[in-house]
Amino acid sequence: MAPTRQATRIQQKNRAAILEAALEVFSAHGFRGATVDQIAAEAGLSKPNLLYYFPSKDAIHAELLAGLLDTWLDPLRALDPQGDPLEEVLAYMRRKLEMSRDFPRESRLFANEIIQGAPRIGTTLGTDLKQLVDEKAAVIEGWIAHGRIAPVHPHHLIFSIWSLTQHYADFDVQVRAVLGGRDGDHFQEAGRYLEQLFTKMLSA
Amino acid sequence: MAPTRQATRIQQKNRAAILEAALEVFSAHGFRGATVDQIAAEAGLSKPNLLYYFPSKDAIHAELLAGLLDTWLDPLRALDPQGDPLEEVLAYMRRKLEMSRDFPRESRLFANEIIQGAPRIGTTLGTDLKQLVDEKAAVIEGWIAHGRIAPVHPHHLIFSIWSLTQHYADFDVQVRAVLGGRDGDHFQEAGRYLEQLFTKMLSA
DNA sequence: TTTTGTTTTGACCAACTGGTCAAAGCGACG
DNA sequence: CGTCGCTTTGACCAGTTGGTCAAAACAAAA
Repeated sequence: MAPTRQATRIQQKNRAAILEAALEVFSAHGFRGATVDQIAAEAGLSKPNLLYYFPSKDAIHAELLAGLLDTWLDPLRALDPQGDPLEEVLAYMRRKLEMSRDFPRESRLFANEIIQGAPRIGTTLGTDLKQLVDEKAAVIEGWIAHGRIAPVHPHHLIFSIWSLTQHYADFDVQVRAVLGGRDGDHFQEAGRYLEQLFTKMLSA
Repeated sequence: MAPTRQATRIQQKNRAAILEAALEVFSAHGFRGATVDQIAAEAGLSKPNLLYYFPSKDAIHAELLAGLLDTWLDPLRALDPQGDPLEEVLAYMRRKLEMSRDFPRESRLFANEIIQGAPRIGTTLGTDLKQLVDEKAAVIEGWIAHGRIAPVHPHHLIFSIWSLTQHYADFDVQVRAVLGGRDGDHFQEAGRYLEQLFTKMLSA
């Protein structure tokens, strides 16, 4: 097989624009709710032109998900078995909360996919994700066994970090609606609250 | 205006079947991803027959959401200012977790709606929901002021109950994939974990 | 300027979707 | 039995959607 030909500058630029536009549209309307026309318009291209760079709507979605899954799990990978247990968990929580603040569209893209039964990344969940989580859960169990943090169910601890942090991205409208008018940075408040929560949970 | 004529038994049965089928389909695929044909098939009716009972796809969805929002907030309404603070919060959490276990489709229906920006119930969130939450947040603040539970941000406390419990319905596939193989009832484990979490959070 | 490969587009298509409608079927009651 | 109102359906329609294709526009090299 010949070496993959180097993509031209135009190709790089347009592919990037398409993925950016697709993220915007897919995260806001879900896979089925998004139309190729919408994505093309958002990317500043015509529909046939977009389909010149990607073979199908599915392919764009797949590439987005695949590319994102890695980034999404980086914070968990960074959980260091050698570090201070409480501080490691808190740092993980903080990174996840920052991602909810800085990349809400990515969070919603995943949320949409998972809520609808993960039809496109289901298998990855049971293999890659499960493996990583099991590994880190073992680390946490080690900390517990050595009495360095309070005994808690490690898997559910991880679930709770996911749900609490992603909530602020995925359910943003609701959070805003409920806190509406009230001043203060929601994410800063949330950070303080979660810090308090996990500190108490893991101490003593 | 003449009194609304009593619905026949057939009408009651079919309308109920349609709403049940619509809940199934909408919660699994989102509004846009669901088709009228799919709902009709699930309800055991032809498409024109379904449209004899409801004027449009939108109308079915709207009726589902409206009917559900009430039920969904009942557990929060039941939070009793006169009760024991910790026990009241724990009871609320338990009720919400039970709803995630027993009515996951309802949970996902809402999740789909909110993630996509709550285009159909946005206003209700800013009025009814906000009012209820503010009211209960005030109750919690009262408890804190009297030193009956630890000082925490009441709104975020409520958010955390929502996110932690609904996670087990909305992200069910993910939870299953990660815990896969592992034996034990996920919801029972989750219940113990959350009990521990909120007890620690609100004590001392 | 010509040539060659890349990029863009207008026109088009088949499948699907939400929704309509007139006619047929059905059930209960006089 | 016959009638009348409720229920069901097949045929149909217009708009949308994902995707194709041949031809045109363009860019860069020769």
